[in-house]
Amino acid sequence: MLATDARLPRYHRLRDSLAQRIAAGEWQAGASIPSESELAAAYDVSIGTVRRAIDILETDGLIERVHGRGMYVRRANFGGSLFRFFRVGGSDSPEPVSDIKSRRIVPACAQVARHLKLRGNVDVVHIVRRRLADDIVLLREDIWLPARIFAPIVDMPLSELSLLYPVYEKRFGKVVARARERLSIETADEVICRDLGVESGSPLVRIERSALNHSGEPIEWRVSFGAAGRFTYEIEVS
Amino acid sequence: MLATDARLPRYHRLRDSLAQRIAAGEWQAGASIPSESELAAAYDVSIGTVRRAIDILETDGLIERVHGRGMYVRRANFGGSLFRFFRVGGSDSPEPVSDIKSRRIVPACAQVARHLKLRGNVDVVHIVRRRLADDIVLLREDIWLPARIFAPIVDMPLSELSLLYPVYEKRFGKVVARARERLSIETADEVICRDLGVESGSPLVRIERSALNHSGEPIEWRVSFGAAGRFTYEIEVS
DNA sequence: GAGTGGTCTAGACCACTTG
DNA sequence: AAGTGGTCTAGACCACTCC
Repeated sequence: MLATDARLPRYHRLRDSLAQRIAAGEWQAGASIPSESELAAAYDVSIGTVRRAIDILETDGLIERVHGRGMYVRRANFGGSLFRFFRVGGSDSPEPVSDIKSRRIVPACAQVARHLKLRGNVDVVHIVRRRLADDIVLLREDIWLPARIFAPIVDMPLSELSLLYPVYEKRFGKVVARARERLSIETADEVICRDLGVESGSPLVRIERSALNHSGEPIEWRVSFGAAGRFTYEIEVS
Repeated sequence: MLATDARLPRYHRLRDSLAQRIAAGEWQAGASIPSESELAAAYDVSIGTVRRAIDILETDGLIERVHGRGMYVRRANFGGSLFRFFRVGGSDSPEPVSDIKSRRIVPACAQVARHLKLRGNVDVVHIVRRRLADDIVLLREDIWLPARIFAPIVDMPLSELSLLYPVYEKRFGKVVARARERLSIETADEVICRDLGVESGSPLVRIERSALNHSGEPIEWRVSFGAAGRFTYEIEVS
């Protein structure tokens, strides 16, 4: 029942087993998993050991415990992998709509190559899009991806590209695990202003983001601009 | 022995008691604290309960466990508790200097009371300070703390207040475990501008931060302003 | 009232560090 | 060998949710 390396503690192997069963889809997102006592019986360990394994799954964000009710698989992975990294606007703001203006394969400029850690003369996918909420343009985004991996994205139907991170994950097997963002304030240039519908010269927020997979390899680099006046950015750090 | 609210779980009260004894200096930084079995006997709880309390102290960074050797009070680890929540400026920028302009005990206004989750007419400590790097004013900060706990801070020597989070931790036993920040762009008012040395009416970054302990109770609320032009904010999310 | 997760016990045994 | 923290047990009782 507990497959992995027997030198590891039981709670650790139990955690691995449960995580794998969740990943395999044995329990759907939102569904409840067996109770603590059932798991203890099934794996032939004590309830304390089960609880310890569950503690880890909970802090990893894979499951959610509700006192008196049960334990549930969190819908995190895809719903999360998108909003987890979309911080603009409060938690109560509506989900922004994506409006892709162009997608092309172009040679990487020096800056993009550096952020994607690409060497030599390589191509990248360049996506330009706007993000709107309630018909207001929140952001204007330039997104760059290594063409070696992501080239097919320029031929996918736009309807499948409303959310990008799930596409990276499902279609290309690239999971964004971490992201580093850098915010600064700039003055608007002509093109950006037109997209955002603000006067030329008004203050803009610039958000640079490097998205990395679990091993720290760059997956995506993007630069987003938003009108400073309608901008809020929320983050919880721990 | 376990002073705080008896409705709280024992491991929680035990953690509080130990944190307070550390804060009071009963065990110096680097010194070992009593073993698990000694603590269990002294507090008349089981070893499992002691371990649970210690788990929290360890993740809070107050103590360090060494298998087979003992448990040690961690020496002041700046890096952790201070810069963990100081995001303004790149990682390469110099450490900012704190210049406290005033510290007073005042009645909490409605807004401050709400963020600190205080009820009724209670006092708070209000600290105003600037943070400078290379003689440039980066931030102007208003900081509010519950006076019930933090009142003594207004009489501490300024030299001990260059970094606040370590003071909360060592002197008052309050560990900032999480923080929620909200950034927005505003236009400067008169007073703020003078502190920051920018023209009235120029764009400012406003950063609101709620700092919470591990159980989610508010420890501090602060509002920081910085000149938009010299502002960058870095964050890594995972 | 039945079932769930949350707290707590009073040990046992193991792995590790130090004399 | 003695003492420490790390793992694990087999329960007990409480607090909560749902029927």
